[in-house]
This record gives sequence, structure tokens and C-alpha cells, in this order.
Amino acid sequence: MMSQRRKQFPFDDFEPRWQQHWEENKTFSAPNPGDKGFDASKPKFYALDMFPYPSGSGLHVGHPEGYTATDIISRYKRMKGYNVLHPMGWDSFGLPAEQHAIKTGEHPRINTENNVNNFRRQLKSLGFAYDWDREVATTDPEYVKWTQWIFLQLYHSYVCEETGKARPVSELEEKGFSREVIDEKRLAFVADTPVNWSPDLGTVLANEEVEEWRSKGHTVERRPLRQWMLRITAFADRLIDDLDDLDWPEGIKNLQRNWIGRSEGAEVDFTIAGEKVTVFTTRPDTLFGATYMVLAPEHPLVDKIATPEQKEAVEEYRKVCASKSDLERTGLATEKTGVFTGGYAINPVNKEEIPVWIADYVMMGYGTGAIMAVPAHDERDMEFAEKFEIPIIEVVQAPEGNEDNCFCGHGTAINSGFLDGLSTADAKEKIIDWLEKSYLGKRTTNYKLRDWLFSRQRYWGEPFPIVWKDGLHYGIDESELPLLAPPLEDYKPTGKPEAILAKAKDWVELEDGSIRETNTMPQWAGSCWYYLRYCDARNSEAFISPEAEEYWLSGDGKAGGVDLYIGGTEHAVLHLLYARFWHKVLNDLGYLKTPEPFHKLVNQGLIMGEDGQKMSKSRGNVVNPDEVVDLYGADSLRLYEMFMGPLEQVKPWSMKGVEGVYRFLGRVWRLVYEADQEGNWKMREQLVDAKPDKATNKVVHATIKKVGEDIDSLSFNTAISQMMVCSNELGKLDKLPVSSVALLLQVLNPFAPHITEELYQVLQKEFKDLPEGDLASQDWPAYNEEYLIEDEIEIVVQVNGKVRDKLTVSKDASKEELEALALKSEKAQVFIEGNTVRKVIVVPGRLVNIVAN
RNA sequence: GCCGAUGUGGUGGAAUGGUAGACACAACGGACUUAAAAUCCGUUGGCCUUUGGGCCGUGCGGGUUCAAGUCCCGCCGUCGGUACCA
Repeated sequence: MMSQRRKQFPFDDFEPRWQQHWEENKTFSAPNPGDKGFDASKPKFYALDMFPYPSGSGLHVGHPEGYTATDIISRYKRMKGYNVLHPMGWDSFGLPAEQHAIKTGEHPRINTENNVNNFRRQLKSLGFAYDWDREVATTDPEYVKWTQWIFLQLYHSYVCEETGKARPVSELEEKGFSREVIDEKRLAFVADTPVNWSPDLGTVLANEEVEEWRSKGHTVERRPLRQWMLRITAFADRLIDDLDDLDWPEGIKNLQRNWIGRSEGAEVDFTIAGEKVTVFTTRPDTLFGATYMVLAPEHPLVDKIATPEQKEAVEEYRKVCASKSDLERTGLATEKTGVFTGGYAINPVNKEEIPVWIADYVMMGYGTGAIMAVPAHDERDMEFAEKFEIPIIEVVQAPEGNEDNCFCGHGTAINSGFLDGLSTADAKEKIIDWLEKSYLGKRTTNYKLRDWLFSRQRYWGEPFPIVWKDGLHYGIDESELPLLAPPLEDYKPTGKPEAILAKAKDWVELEDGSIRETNTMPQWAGSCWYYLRYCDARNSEAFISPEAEEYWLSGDGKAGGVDLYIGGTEHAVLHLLYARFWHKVLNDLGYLKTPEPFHKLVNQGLIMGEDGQKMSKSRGNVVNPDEVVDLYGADSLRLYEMFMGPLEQVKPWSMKGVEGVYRFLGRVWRLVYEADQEGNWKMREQLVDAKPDKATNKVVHATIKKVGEDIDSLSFNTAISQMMVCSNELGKLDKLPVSSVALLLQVLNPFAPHITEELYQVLQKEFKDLPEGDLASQDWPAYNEEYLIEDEIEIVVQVNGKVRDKLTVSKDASKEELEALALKSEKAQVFIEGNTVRKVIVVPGRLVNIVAN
């Protein structure tokens, strides 16, 4: 219907024209230090979007939300005199392309390239000011080369225990450490661990990924496998502590803190039949209240401890646990279960014997897989103790008013021998000191974070630059990079936990008898460092040159060099944690100067369907950006996405809303143009080369001010409403000063670049005094404070806080004058009458409040 | 349970502790038109009204203040994340 109607302005004509203009003139190219046209005197601004996975279904309206925001900032910063780095690229490894290959037998690169081309076309149709010369795809051989190179840095590094920093393993070789010891210390290492194996995906998954794939209906089971791991745990403390220096949403910081899950406490050694069993606790001060011990069902000591009478029950219970999925085991409402082993442990602090149980509420994978249970002060232990009638001993006196059936907070130690009377904090210190002196335990910190399982058995990922010989692994020489996977006849997974690349015998088996590693890296590898590559995308000598790094990633007092990073929350713990980890390693090794990658992070809110539901194909509420561009133009789509509401908020789509901003752009168009009888666009006669009057100057300059401030604070919706106010005012004028229109076009340009450039060009032809060149190359206009000051202002007269009258007064009226005027107000008098005026509050320029009773 | 958001007209949303509802959408009325679309101009939180206005109103209950959507305390709802992590 809409396409049948006459367009309010010919966006389908000028939008592609301007896009072509920008492309041909390389308007938004950002030269590097040393390049032609580079101006070192300008400050830099790095605005980064989370690059998309180029899926087959193309862009959805969520993409342009964040992209438009960074685009507005980038265009604005350029006008403010910055060298702006605003790049785009493709996170193009991934499972869908591989599944397409499985179905068709076609190399996944072909499908990937098609999708990338479609994404690029769609993004270009929105007029984003990207420097397309810096475009990268993680699947480009040149990019793969450096991803593998960075892996080799990890492989050839270890973390020095004294400094906590990554260092080359060559230092260990020089010190004469054995190959075996060195291999155990590498940041990239091989381990036999229980991993998350998904038979239907044909690959293992990182802990961080398990939930996502499960929720998509795939099965994930645990099984022991030999895998490449990255030692992210060695960076746990820095990954937590350095969050403090970042300008990130508190929620995201908390998600990372929780994911890393640092908890400080103590390990305490108990003895069971002569065997030492260590437990981890964050509350060593409650040691006197431990009335039983629980081992994880998988705990290696269970066999030794279980008495003959209990052996059968224990075996039975372990079998049941093993068959349970993680979900069942950790499920919400599961009642506590467990079995007595028959064994007893000796509590080191009072030598008392406590029964040892096994129960699945204790996880083998965390702490030591064994706990001391203090039912009086732990809800889980309490529930368990009540069910199995185990004694409960209170050892912490809750502060008054906080008494609880199961008090888990801090209080005063009781029934605890030498700890009695101490605060929880002091008791912790004292008991840990005692344990350490008695060689019965030590202070420890535990983390939930596990090392990063880094290998995948898929085809469409970076092969590991590793060969095996005689059971030992070796990093291949840098000169052999990139190491690309050979094309296969058949991309189907084997169903066994064996990498698909193992099928390529000719590639795997080398002449010297060594064989290639057949695993590939996860998709995260490429996205861990793409923001670095953008800085120097065409460098074939290094992943980034020191000069480019120095300029674009200088933090200038900030922890991270990317000045603004906008993207969705879905990457809160995965990509953002991994990228920080790699960055820190490269920083330690001297390749980067900043400790963090992203200084300021903003999460755009999800765009819901028109029905308020999450957009999805099955609901049929997905909005296709191509359609919106077709009906209303790119400027309308950009403007609407910014006008919907605050960037970070979740908000529903509304086609009516798109029409609203489309009409606004139509009004801006008609400030300059009107249609004649034949329907041709002619310049409006009201446009004059005259000085604007006071009111016009006021609204225009107020707009310049507000739009600038609002862009700085990412409040794009209110910036747009101010521009609407401005254009509404200008539209009423019989004599419309062209300079005022030009200023509006200038501040609107970052939001709606096509229509504003088009109109400005038209004005330039008629009014020769306008500054030359296009809007993109002009400076952001300064506002004149004088125009904002009004001679007369309206102030409000309140009586007891309620508005009773409004007065128009001179802007210079003194407090005393205002008070006198307000007291004289007849409307206010009515409410004062009969009462005594107790107080008069005068807020100059705003109001007078008369307190009377 | 915990963590983080959030609650304002019919809707999306504005409001440095200082005139609640800017700007839009929808709706209604009018102009233009043979008609419609588009455009332009009005009205639009609720209740009462003698048409001057008045009263009520930002999830609920308290509090601080001359003044609270905004600050404090306690609840409730919604959304997102996360969870036997000892």
C-alpha cells in the first residue's frame, strides 16, 4: 500500500546516490599513522560494533540499532575534529555454514561468502560511515594466519608465579625445566578432562556454551576426552580486579564476577581412617559446628571409606547419580538425597568423630569435592541434616533481631572453644592462623571459572597450528601460517568424538612421520581479537603494527583503547571474557600497551516484535530491515531505531512509529522543497538569505546545544525530539532563513545522513554564501549562548507547593522583586487569605513558593 | 533464593529535588479535495464544574523536604541473568 503512495521525498533516488558518493570518495576512510592524509594533531576515537555472524537470514532490525548508535557518534566525533576509527567485519566461522556444507557437499567458504555479501549489501544500504577498507572476516586466510599466530603465542607462554604475568616458555627452557614440566605450564595445553560432548553437534563445548546449545534442543553429555585448553584461570584475579577500571554496565561486571566466582576461605584437613580428606569452606569459623561430612559421589576416596555394610547402598547411590543429567542433579526443587558411607572423619579442631556421607549436592568439580557440613549455618546442610536426623550445633550467635532458624550471616562465635566471643571476621582469621600453624589447613581462594576448553571437532574453524610426533606436540613454524583445512569430499560428522579433519589423511599425515592436530578452534578465537586487526587490517607483517596500536588503542589514561563498544548482552561472559583474557596475554608479552580492550561498553536493548514478544520466525513477528528501507528509506529506519526509546532499554517495534519519523523527515524535506502542480519538487519561496530573528535563533541554537549533549550521553531519542521541535518551529515561518535550515541539517546529519546531504547540496546551489563541501566534512556547529537567554521568563507562583499562578518577569528580576510580585498575585492571594505567610522560597528563574497556614 | 534492570496517559516515551506527561503514535474534530490518500490546523490523564476554575493523579505503604516521578525505609509486580559453588 505504502509503495503505491507517493513518497514524501525521493529517498530511493538520493540514498543510493549518496552511498555511492561516500564509497567513491572514501569519505569515511581513516588513515593510519604514516599513511597519506593522516593528521597526527587530531585526537582519535575508536567506536566499535560487535561484528555480526553473517547468517543466511540476513540482517534483522536488532543489528542496525547498535550500529546506528555508533554511526551517529562516529559522524559526530568526526565533525568535532577526531580521527574516527569505525570499522565493520564478519564473525564468519560457525556451525550453520558447516551444516549447509554437510547438506550440499559444498565448501562452507562459498556459503559464508554469499552471506557476507548479503550482509555487506544490507549494511551499505543503511549508509553507515564505516571505513570499508578495514573490513575483515575471521575466515579470511590472512586473518586465520594471525589467529593461529596468537594461538602460538599462548602455546609458547606460561604464567610466571611471582608476577602473575604471561612469559615465553623459552625462559623455562633456559632454566633447564623438563619438557614435561613445561608442557604442564603452557597457556595452551592438552588435558584429559571430563568435557561437554554433544553427539548431535559432533563437537565438545566450552562450559560457557553448554546452556545455549541445550536450550536449542541439543544434547550435551559429560565424558572424558583429551582436549586443548587455555589457562584462563591463571588470569582469574586480574579479570575480576581490572573490571573496576572499566566504564561498563554494573550488571555485566557482576555477571563476569559471578562467572569467575572467586570465594575466599580455607582448606581444612580431616582424617578418615588414616586417610587425609581436605574440604573447602568459606566459613572456617564454623568448624566447631561441623556435625557431618559430605563427599561428592564421584570422590575417589569413597571406595576406601565405605564400610562393608554400607558398600551396596553406596554403589547403588553412585549409579543413580551417574545416570542423572546435570540438569536433574542441579535442578531447582530437588530434595536432598544421600547415603551414609559408614565411615567417620575426625574434626581437626576438637577431634570429634563425624559421620561421612555422600550426596549429590556436593560437586566433584568445585573446591575439593568434599565439604564439612554445618547445618546450623548453611541452608543446604540444614535441609540435609533435618531429613537424615543429624545433630545440629549452633556456633554463631546472630546479632539481635536477626535470629533465624538457619542463620547464615555474620555474628559472634559460640560453642567454639578458643573462638568464643569473636566476631565472624576475627574468628575466621584466628582459626585459619591456627590451622596453618598446626599444619591442618591453609587459606585458599576458589574459583568457579574453569580453564577454557578450546578445541572443537568441527571443520569450519581455524586448525590448530600444531603437529604431533612421538606423542609430543609441537607448534609449527610461523612461516607455515596460515594453516588452512583442506576441502573434504564429505563434511558429515563421524558421530564419534573424533575431529572431522581426521578424514583428510593426506593433510594429516606428514612426510616426516608426524601428524597434524585435527581439532579446530572455537568461533570465539576469531572474535577475541578482531578489534585489534581493524587498527591495521592489511598488515601482512604483524597482527598489528606498534604504531597503529599506539595510536588507535592508546588508552590515554583509560584502561582500554576502544573508546566505545556497543553490542548485545548475550556476550556478557563469553566473548567479553575471552577477549579480555587474550588481550591481557598479549599485553604481558609486550605486544599491546593497555591492560584491557574495551573502555566503555554499552548494551543495546533487545527490539521486540510488534506484539511485544521476542522476534522469531515461528511467531511471524520478524521485521526485515530491507522492507523498511524499501518503504521508508534508510534515514527513516535509522532515525526510528534511535527514536524508539533509550538505547539500552528493551522496546517493541512499531511500524506506525516508523511512519512518524518518516513524516518528520518529510517535513524537513518540505522546509526546502515544495511540490508544484505537476508534482515536481521546487525550492520553497519562503527560503531567504536573511538574518534569523530572535525566536528562530533561540530554537536553532537550543537544538545545536541539546543534540550535542544528547549524543554525548547516548540519549538519541531526546535529541531527535528536539530536532522535531526545531523543524516544527521553522516550518511555521513565512520567511525562513536559509542559515537556520542549514544548521538544522548539520545537526541532523549524523542521524539521517542522506536526506540532509541532499538538501544541503540543493541549498548550496541557490545560496552561494553557505559553507562549501558536504555536511560530513564540516565542523559541528557551535551554539551561541546569547541566543539562548530570554529577556522575559515565566516563573511559577506556588502556595504550599501547589501551582497557583504564572508570572512573566524580566530575566534580571531579583529575589526580592520576585517575592514581592508573587505575594501580590491575586490568584495566589485567594489561597493565602486567612493564613499567615510563614516562609517564601524563591528559586530565581523558576518559581516562588509561598508557605502559608 | 541471589544479582541487575524496570514500573509515568489508550501506546512508545520526556522531565539538573522546582509547572508531570516534552516529542511522537493512536483516536477524535476541522480545512483542502468530486472523493480518498497525503498535507495543514485544533482537541486529547481522570473526575467535578457556575467554563472563572477546582480536586485527584507517576505500582503500593510510610518518611525526609517549603517542594518528591526523582532522595530514604518497607512491600508488590514485570523483564533479563544466574543458581545445591560449600
